[in-house]
Amino acid sequence: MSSPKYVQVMNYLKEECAKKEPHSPIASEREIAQTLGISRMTARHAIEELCSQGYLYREGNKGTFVAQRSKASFPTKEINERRRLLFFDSIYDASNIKEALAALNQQPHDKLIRLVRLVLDEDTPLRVEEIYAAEIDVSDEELGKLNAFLILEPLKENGRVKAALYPQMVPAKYARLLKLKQDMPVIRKDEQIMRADGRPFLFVRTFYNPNTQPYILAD
Amino acid sequence: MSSPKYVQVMNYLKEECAKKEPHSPIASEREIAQTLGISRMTARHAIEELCSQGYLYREGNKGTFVAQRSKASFPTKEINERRRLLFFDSIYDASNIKEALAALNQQPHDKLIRLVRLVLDEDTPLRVEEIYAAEIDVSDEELGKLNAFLILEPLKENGRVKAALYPQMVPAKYARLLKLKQDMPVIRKDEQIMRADGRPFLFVRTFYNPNTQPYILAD
DNA sequence: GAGTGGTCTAGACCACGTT
DNA sequence: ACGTGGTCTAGACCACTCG
Repeated sequence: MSSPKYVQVMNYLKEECAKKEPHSPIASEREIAQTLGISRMTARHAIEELCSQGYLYREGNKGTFVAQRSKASFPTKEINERRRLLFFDSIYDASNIKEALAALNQQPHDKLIRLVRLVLDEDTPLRVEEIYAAEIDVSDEELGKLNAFLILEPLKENGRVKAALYPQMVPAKYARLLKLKQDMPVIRKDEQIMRADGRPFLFVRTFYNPNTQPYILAD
Repeated sequence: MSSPKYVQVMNYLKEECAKKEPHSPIASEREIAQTLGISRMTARHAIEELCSQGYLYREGNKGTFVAQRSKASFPTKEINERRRLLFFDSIYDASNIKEALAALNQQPHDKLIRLVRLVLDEDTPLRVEEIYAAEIDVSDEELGKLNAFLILEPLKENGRVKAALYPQMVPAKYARLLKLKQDMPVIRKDEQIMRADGRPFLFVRTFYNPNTQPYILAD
């Protein structure tokens, strides 16, 4: 029913952090354990998590400290994403999208499913996403999710992702959709999404609108 | 002298993985502990690390399995990076690089140190890096490292990084260096490197040569 | 019911930094 | 000498899955 102790300790420590100045020490593992009446390993588990999330940092054999959570220097704003399906079809000859075939571990004439959608913030186009999957590797349930304007983030958290970025001129077919002139440079991302067990799952090609929020790299 | 047990166990398990097919189960935590004569928590620690590194994956209460380490679909090749310093100077008026000032938490007329270098693979230019630091925040030792063709990777591992990517035409001043025509689109990366405690440390602006290896995102 | 991973305990020893 | 984090042990209970 209730969350594990170490999660509760994490929440407690987050609050403690918020009260303290950056770079000030927090209580030692042993103190925390004693204060909260838990074992040292449980306190330690909570601290480890918060370190990897950037709330705290450790320093040798000196102690654990509150990290300075500095703001990013590039502009970020609130975005309310909306997805508009452009089309959803099957491809019997995907030889002109050989990156998709390779990423999905398919042969030239294997059937692919393709979903193309425009992601908007209000009326501002943010990006175009082309999502490919090998029909043979996708369950009906997964297909339903794809069909229902799937949000990719949870899938990425379970599995693993490999991606490469390329600069290029906006493709003619997407220029109007992204409200861009023909000679605008954009970033294209080719992304391979694997399941937790490592089997290929999706190939996603994204074209970003450079006039909106920049492409931000995770920490 | 010798490495911790859990690291030795990690190496042992990596070898075991290599012998097995993807998706085949490995021994349970208890079995490993008994086989190697260690406690279960130590075996567990090793397994956790290997999961987070993508060698193994866990499945509910069923067991732990060998992950399929699939190849990337985009081209990667061996690269031998070489750095050539272009210049190294101080900037007294950095108002035209306001992203650097903001990232380093400095005021308009604070003094910045700038290091510009070209990174090559043999004779192929890979990218241009502009590295900025606030003079006041950088120790002499760090300055020495910067001067000595600093490799940024270890610094990033200690600290935390925030970065944003922008598509743009190659800047005129770098076109010849990167062996590009004037109208080539490139990816620009603006990167904020923080120390482990969160204080800003470096601002790095990179222009990538699109004709070489693509920009690859970490897992 | 047997086995699995997930959590938790109450101890222990070590290397290292500060005082 | 003392306190810190880093490692390690030998147990324990739980919820869950599978045969």
